[in-house]
Amino acid sequence: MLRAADDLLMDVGFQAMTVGAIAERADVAKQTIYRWWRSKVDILLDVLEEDLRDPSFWPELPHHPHAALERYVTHVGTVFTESPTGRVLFVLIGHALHDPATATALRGEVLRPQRQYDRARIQAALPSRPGGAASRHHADQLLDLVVGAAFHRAFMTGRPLDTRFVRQLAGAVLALRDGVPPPGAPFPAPSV
Amino acid sequence: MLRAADDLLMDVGFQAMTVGAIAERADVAKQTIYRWWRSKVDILLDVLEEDLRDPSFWPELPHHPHAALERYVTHVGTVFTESPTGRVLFVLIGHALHDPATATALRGEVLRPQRQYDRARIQAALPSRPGGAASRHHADQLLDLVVGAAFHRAFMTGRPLDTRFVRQLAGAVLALRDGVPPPGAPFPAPSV
Amino acid sequence: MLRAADDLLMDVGFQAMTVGAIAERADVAKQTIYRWWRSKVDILLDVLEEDLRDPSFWPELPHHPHAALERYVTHVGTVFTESPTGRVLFVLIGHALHDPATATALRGEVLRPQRQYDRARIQAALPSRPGGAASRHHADQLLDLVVGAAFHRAFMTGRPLDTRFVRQLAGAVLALRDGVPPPGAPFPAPSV
Amino acid sequence: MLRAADDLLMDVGFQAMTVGAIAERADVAKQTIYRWWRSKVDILLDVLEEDLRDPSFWPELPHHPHAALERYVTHVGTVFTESPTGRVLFVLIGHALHDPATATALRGEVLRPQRQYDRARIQAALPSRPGGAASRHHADQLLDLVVGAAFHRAFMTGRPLDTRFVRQLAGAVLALRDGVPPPGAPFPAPSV
DNA sequence: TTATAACCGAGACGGTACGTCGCGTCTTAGT
DNA sequence: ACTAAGACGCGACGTACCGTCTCGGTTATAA
Repeated sequence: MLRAADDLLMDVGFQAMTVGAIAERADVAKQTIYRWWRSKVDILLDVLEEDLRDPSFWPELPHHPHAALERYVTHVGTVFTESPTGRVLFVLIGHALHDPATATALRGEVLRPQRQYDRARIQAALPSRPGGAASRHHADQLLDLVVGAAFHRAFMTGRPLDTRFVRQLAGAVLALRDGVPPPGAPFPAPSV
Repeated sequence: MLRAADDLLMDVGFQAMTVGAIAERADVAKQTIYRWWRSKVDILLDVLEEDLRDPSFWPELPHHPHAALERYVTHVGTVFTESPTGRVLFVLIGHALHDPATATALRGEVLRPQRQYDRARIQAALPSRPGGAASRHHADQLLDLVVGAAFHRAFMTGRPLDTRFVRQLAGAVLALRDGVPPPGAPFPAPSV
Repeated sequence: MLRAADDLLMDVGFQAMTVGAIAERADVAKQTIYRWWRSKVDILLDVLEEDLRDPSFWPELPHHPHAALERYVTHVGTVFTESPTGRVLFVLIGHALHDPATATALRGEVLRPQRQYDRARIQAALPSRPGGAASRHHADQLLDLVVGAAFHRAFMTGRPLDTRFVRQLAGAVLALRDGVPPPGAPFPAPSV
Repeated sequence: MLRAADDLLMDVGFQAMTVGAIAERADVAKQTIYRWWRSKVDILLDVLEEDLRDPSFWPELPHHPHAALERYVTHVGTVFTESPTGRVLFVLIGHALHDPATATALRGEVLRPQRQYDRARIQAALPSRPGGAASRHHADQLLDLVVGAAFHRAFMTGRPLDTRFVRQLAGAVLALRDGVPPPGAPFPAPSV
């Protein structure tokens, strides 16, 4: 059923992804869907959780800090702009902007756990100083900037998160971490 | 009628802001609304344009670069989290995430003109180098980072864009501009 | 729409005469039906009222008392067993036996007015005594017996109200009126 | 389970007497009900059969013909208007008016056997002529008229089958049997 | 000064999806 | 083997809005 919802979302969009259509595609009665989820948004929350829980979804990060960060940003960009998972995430954020209850659920069930996972990976890959892991605080700061910029570019502008964007963004935040001038152009290209 | 739509949005939320309800609140027939707008989303686009076009909406920026940026970020934060205008903007972004046509209209009618306006103000306030205005490119880069981070914090986390956040964010992007270590903690506090 | 409901009732029966089906057959939206009637039973009440209000529905009664009564009973029998109107009436009585509200509505909107009409016709056709019209009381008594017996035979037994039945029933109640022995066999044939 | 169905019918009416509710009230699984009956109508048929089979249900009839008939009519009236048994019977007749299969079952399993029983009692109580039992034919005729009138008054009018009604009805049909004028007013009072 | 047209309120309408209810069938554990 | 528990496919329910469509009634101009 999760699969049916996901497929429908990709095929016909959110508005046309009615509960009845999901039921038909999944060869299931509408009531059966309502027995397990309270709305189609709840279904998408489960789709997203399942996608994100899959360990194979996450690439292994290189040991070198700069390469690790670029790898991470690249992956975030790909997910945002090219994967069904990103589509689901965007739709859910869209609905959360209409409905505070969805916002609470999305943060509690998806964004918060995901942040914990990401933070741990970043801490492991990016030592705060030679020989030590990054502090929780530093990792969070870095993620906020990176995810904020990536989201902004992908959502607000619809422009691709291409290699140039990734390199500049990674360079900028690493420079901030190290307190040195960023290499080359300091920021990603203008977006809107 | 724009006013009725705005009020309803604040009072009952986007889902309950039906065209019929707007008509009733504005003491107008439904058909009259459809004569002027194609959907309730179109109405909100007009509400937003009208809000943003009002010059009194925008604070004057100090001449000192650092103070100007903090003032700008503070204002963006206030609009995002506390104003009806921000609520309308968020709802429209939410709808744009469901419907590409809305996304196109939102970018073309609101985001792009707004970016031009913001860019000009930032260029005027933040000289790229002593004695000159900031280049268009630099201003855009800076705005992308600032708006991305502010949006991320306000939407994705629901946490307030408080003074500490504003100061750290402004400090970080100025440091990037100048190629110097950011003062104190380099980034805003972790958010999710 | 009344016509659509009636046709459907005859074609597919009461259970399958859903509101959706009526709407489809009448080329009308379901909501339009609910705008005017509260249930399919209410529709049938209107169908019945309209049928019964039609003056051409009622045969003219001969002046001779005995012939008039036989004519009346024959007509009641035909309506009960062979007409769409009778089918509607039976279905409504059936529903009234499930639901007191329907019973009240059926009596108030159909049975009571109909009785007034029938009573007037019987009074005109059957003088209580030579030279005078039948009293309201006598006419009612007669109708109760006649309609009771006809309904019982048609509903409870499903047997036809044939000529023999009609003649015996008319003869019996007239004999009661006149205080004389009924001609031939006194009652209709056994029925269950 | 029959008891649970009967109780529910009296408490909440026919529509709300769902199979699920019966199962819950009888502390039984729904499937267990379907193992023994094909529908809730079948259950009611069994309830009715069981009620009517109970010999204590039937009053002993006096030997005097007139008193016997009044006693019988009184009992029929009480059953129709005041007993759970009458309620079940009415509901089943109601359903039979919607569904021919129910009508067939009701006649075959309840009405016909019941008529045999009643006929025998009437034949025993009402000699056709001095010294002999009533013929089967006469007893049936009498029962048709009596039951028809009682049913009509109870169902179609909702008025009580009171003492005056009973006395007049019994008097009228006995007068018909004997070919003499009925005592006093010949028919029951007008009913609709 | 009247006629005539444009616009408006009111709200019925054909549709689509909603979320709920009850049906009768089925599968699963537990006696 | 039979039970309770209850999920399931199915289909109808009655409701909410959608966007379209007549209607009269009132301005607002043109004859």
